Amino acid sequence: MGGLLAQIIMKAFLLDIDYETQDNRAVIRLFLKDEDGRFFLAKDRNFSPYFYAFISGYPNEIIQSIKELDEKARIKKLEIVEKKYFKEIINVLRITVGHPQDVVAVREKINELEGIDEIHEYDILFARRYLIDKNITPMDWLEIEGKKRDEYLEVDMIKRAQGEVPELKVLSFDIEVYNPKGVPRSDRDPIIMVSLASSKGLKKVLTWKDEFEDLDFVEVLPDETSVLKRFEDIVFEEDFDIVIGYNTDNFDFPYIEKRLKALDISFSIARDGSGLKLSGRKNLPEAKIKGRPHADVYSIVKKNVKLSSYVLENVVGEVLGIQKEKIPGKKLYQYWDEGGESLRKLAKYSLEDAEVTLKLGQKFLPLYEQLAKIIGQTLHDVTRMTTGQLVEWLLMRESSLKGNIIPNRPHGSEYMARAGETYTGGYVKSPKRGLSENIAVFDFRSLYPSVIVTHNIDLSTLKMENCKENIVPEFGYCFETSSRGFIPEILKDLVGKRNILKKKLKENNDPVERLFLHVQQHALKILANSFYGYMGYPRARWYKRECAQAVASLARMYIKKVMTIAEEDFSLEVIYGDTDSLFVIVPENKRNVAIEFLKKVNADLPGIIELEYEGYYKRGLFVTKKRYALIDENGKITVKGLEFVRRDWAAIARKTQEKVLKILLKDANPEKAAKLVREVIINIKERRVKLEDLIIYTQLTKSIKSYKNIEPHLIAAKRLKDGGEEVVPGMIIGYVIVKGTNKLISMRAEPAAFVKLENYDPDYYIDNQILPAVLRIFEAIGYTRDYLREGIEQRSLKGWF
DNA sequence: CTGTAACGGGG
DNA sequence: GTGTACGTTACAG
Repeated sequence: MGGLLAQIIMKAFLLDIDYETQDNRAVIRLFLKDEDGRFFLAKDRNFSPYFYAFISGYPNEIIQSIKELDEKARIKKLEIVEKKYFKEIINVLRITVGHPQDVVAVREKINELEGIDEIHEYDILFARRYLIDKNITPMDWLEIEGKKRDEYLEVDMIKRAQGEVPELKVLSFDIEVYNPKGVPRSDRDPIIMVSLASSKGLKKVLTWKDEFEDLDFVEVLPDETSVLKRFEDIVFEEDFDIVIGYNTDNFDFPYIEKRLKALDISFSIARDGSGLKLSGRKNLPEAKIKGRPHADVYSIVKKNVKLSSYVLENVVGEVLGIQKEKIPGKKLYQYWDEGGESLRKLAKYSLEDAEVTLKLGQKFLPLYEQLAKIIGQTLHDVTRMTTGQLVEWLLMRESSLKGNIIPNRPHGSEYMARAGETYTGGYVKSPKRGLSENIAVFDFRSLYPSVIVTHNIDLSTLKMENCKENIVPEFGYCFETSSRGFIPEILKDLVGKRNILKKKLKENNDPVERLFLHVQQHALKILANSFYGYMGYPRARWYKRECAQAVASLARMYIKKVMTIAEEDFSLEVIYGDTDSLFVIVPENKRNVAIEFLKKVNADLPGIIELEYEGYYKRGLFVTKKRYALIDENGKITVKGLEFVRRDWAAIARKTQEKVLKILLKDANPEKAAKLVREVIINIKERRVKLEDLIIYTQLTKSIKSYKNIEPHLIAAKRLKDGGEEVVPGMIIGYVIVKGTNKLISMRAEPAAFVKLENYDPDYYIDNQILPAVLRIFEAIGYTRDYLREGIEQRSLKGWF
């Protein structure tokens, strides 16, 4: 331990947190940056895992029986403490242990003891618990008092401090893999390139095939191992704070990990020198790098932008307006084999992937830095949370700080019961079917949070009987107003903070400051808007069906009222509305009426409820509730509920559907669209189609023998195997449905490579692919299956004779 | 109708 | 790691 160590006090910025085990005890590790931007590590040995038990009976007897079952002396302390649980003040038993795993070891035994009613807070991850209890947050400054040791700072005291977010170094990377069989086989197929792009301007491709004399961003190394080692070195040389990539949780990091095993080498880009920490959240893998928060931009984009496809090229096109070429995954290995110009093209493509991912990351990371700061968990974790989880971590922190016991997550039967409870959601006005022109969309987004605040909707204020005021219209129960509920209190605070930011935004002209204010208010808006969904989310700790139901009910009342005002007071036709939005016909000469309507509504609405103008559309096609398409004045098409972009649909179906939608929205000509469909049908019948447009792609997710059900891609995979092909799990099976006597579609699935143009089944493609895809749209204008087929049967009959 | 399996991104 | 997604679609039976 050494002699006397000087006590120091310093400011530090918190990037990441975890714990390590020393002498069977958990030690918190904080990954920090000092005020000069240098990384350092701090350790806190003074924090122990604990959980609570609700007791009935004599505390001393219960404590005695717990002591008796604790043979391995895991329990360090047993004490009775006063806590709040919803409205009650209760005495509970606090059980402190030495290590988080000790909680797992003792919690069930304790739960089953006589006199123990329930256990609580037994599943809160240790590092996350530390952040809550110390009231500190990642992506923010701390003041730490402790002793400086050689490798780290020993923490004695830690607390929140003030400061600006420092510049954080972001690395974006991408790997390319040799994949002659389509799916790369990690035991044989090497990583051929690692591309790096950083916020500090680094642009580099690491590879091991020497044909790059003219590309200065390429660094050629002897082999795959050297490429990975160089990747390691660069991460440490530049000491990046954040690592990002596209689909890195699911592909790049797992693949690197598998290659390390195959090559039998070590690899670390973590700040503590440890390897990658891969864990699976049931089909949703996650890669952790200690001390360097890792954000997978794919999962971030998916949560923030509604797109028809999240292929990187499409995302950067839609989100950044950058047109980027894609090398089809299947052909990638050919570029490597061909060498020369192809290889240089591959290197450029690979670097471009890392660069655009960096740009996407820089667009979204500020939002997640704010969310991390507000809810108080790491950037790594926050980027992987659903909005419900964000709300829950905020509530857990607030609840704990106020001396409350946190409610348990539902398990087994309780979850099933909740999931089975249904209630009426938002009000959806059936659309005026077909095509409409000049549509203004108004959005009601702050409706739900303000309903919760205004009506004080909370578990603790809910009153089922003897209601006199603040009654939920359709249900008769009410919410007490004498004191503010837990959730409305937090929500009011969030909304209040957001309003202050919005006010500052109005008064500020500095672009950089404005962007920062905007991101802050946006983070608060996302959180505030998630509370309603949270209360009705079956896995929520603070779930209450009656609360969610009440919010929905009151919101329906407000939106209907606004629709009535539009129609009765302003003679504006409302053609559609869903939950918090309304679609109104606003002809050119009525634009000022729409503005008056908006003013009037906002003047009348109580409190913070506000109707916003969302956008204006030239034309719209409305099919049914939640299924419509809009085209704006720039020709940009927005589609809701009609998408058919999955690879398990034949390309011909997707292409035809897209063409039909375009004709309807751009030309407003249903007959032209119907004619197009008839042409496609005839082409299919007469076999004037490309076989590749008929291929349906489905992934074989497990071995052939582990399938219980007969499925088309399974049968095709079997036939592929019988034909001598190697069939491995993960393979994408391309198949075509062929003619035959078997009535099961699956039994008529042939591997695409075995099918000739004369063999496919036209009826399947017409009835199961083309017609279902286009009928979704044609339904809206009253065109039927029969109408679309009109004139076609005769033609095919002629062909028959 | 219910139960099972697959979709997403990546190469 | 005091843990284990999600909402939706299609087909078989």
